[in-house]
Amino acid sequence: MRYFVAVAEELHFGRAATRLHMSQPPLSRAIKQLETEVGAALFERSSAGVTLTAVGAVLLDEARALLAQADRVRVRVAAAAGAATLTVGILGDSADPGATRLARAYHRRHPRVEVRVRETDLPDPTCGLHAGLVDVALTRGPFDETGLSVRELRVDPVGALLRADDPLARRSGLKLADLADRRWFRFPEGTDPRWQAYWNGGALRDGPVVRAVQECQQAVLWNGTVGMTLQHHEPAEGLTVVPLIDMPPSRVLAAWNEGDTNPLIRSFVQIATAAYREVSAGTP
Amino acid sequence: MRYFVAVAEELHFGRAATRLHMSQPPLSRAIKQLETEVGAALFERSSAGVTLTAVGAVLLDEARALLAQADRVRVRVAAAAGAATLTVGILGDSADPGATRLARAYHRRHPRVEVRVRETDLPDPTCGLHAGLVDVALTRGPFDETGLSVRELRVDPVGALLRADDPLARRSGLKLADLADRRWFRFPEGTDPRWQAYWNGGALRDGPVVRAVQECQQAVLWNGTVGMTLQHHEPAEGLTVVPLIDMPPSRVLAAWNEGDTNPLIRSFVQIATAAYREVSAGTP
DNA sequence: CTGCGACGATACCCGCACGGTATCGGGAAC
DNA sequence: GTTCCCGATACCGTGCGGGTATCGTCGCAG
Repeated sequence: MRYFVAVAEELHFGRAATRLHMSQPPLSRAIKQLETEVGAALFERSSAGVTLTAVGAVLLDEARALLAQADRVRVRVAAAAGAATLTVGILGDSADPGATRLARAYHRRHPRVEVRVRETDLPDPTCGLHAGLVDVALTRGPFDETGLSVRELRVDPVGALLRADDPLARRSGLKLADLADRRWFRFPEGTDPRWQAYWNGGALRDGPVVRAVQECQQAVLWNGTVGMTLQHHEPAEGLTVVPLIDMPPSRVLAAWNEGDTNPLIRSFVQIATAAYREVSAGTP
Repeated sequence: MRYFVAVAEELHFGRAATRLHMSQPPLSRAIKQLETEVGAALFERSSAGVTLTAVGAVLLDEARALLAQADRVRVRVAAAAGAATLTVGILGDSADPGATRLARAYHRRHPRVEVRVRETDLPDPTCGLHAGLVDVALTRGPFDETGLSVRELRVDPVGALLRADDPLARRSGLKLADLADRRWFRFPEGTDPRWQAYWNGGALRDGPVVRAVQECQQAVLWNGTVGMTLQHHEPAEGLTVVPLIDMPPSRVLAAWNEGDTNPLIRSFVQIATAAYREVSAGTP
């Protein structure tokens, strides 16, 4: 129905397809499918352009009414669902395009749900899930997942953050072994052991303690240490990122307490999956 | 929506599933999916039974209105499409359960379309498609398909029709070679060569000429000849069917003139496919 | 208290329908 | 005649809706 209305309003398959955020061939096919279900042609295709047939005009009328009715359903149900609150934990560096898209989509779907955001420092990957401080976490692995359910949203390759004047900075790729004798920045004690091990390159290292992205960059810049970062992070002036070819990529995750049946959480995860897929479809 | 209304009215997942002609697990899953989209529980499941929540009650109201609206669309569009005629050619022996189901479904979908049926004798497999006498044929292969489009609806294994007192009648399976020296009934001259070759077991034979199923049986009964038939045909008194293990099965087909864009034909083929699939799903 | 039956949920599998890219075909314009 | 525009077609991969088998839980009977 949405497809049909779009084509009927644009009278042009290509434009209608872009309006629907899809490509033209499946749209043509969908319209043809609708025409065989109806049992009559809905459009007149000629070289001069596309025009509605009589049957098409009737259907356009009805289709608009149907879509309006469907919208009304959404509104009424959202109103009936009433106000609610969802607390989302977000890891410090997660203000990426997926998250912004997710926020918009979630508010469109559940206008009356208040989303409370609780940001956490880098060293707390579960954002207080275990403690019940948040309902769902938008975070980055790895961490201890016992008692949690997890959905992967994206994977990011990681790299080493080096000073631009470092002898290794001009290499196109590094292995962990190349950095074995370096000083690394590290996270404070008491954080998740798997997280610690991953971001320290698999070893217990010695170096300045950091809590946030900014501190990482300063640590590298001032002390000439080494740190793990994401390959797509734009490094600060005077720093470079070199791909680490033997590190498993970092996973962006949605996580929630296993067995939590709150539908708002499931909905959040679902919308998050769609949002991140869309942005990654834009840059494959 | 239909699923939700069914469960809301039955207040019982199993019964709702049977009413929807489906099994219970996918229904449960669909409802759960709907609940996450809405962001709230729609049913209260307890050991005492299933009850609607407040949100569910609102949605039930809206869902009924939406479904009613959708029905109205169908009615209005069918009315706008106006009267039309579709001529269907049917091969003599095709009064099978799939065809009756097809007829009902087609009339439900296109109430104002008059379906004219043109039955043909066995020896005319295309039912006058080439001559333009019919729009679409419900028939049985094989035949010359040049200029035609074809959709397979079912495959039927074939067998040899023998007198019950024939020495070969008690075998569990036969090859064509076992029948090489027999007299066969045959179809009149001038019919499709591929059809002729197939139903004569791949050879030009000598025997009485038949035009209809009844004649086949009489020919076998009186003359002790041999004939090809479908394994699931119930043979007349005194006759047996023995499977032919080296014959390719016979295909039941919908056929129409290639390039005929009449949507009613496409719709017919589509409904036919669904109808035959349903009956074969009943007896796998 | 223990076995059993009823019922919704879960796990797993499969076919297909939908959305994508690449390409075709035909008519119009220059 | 060549080129461009635009809808149709061909083909491919994947996610979802359908299926079967099985589980977990609760109520009930013996």
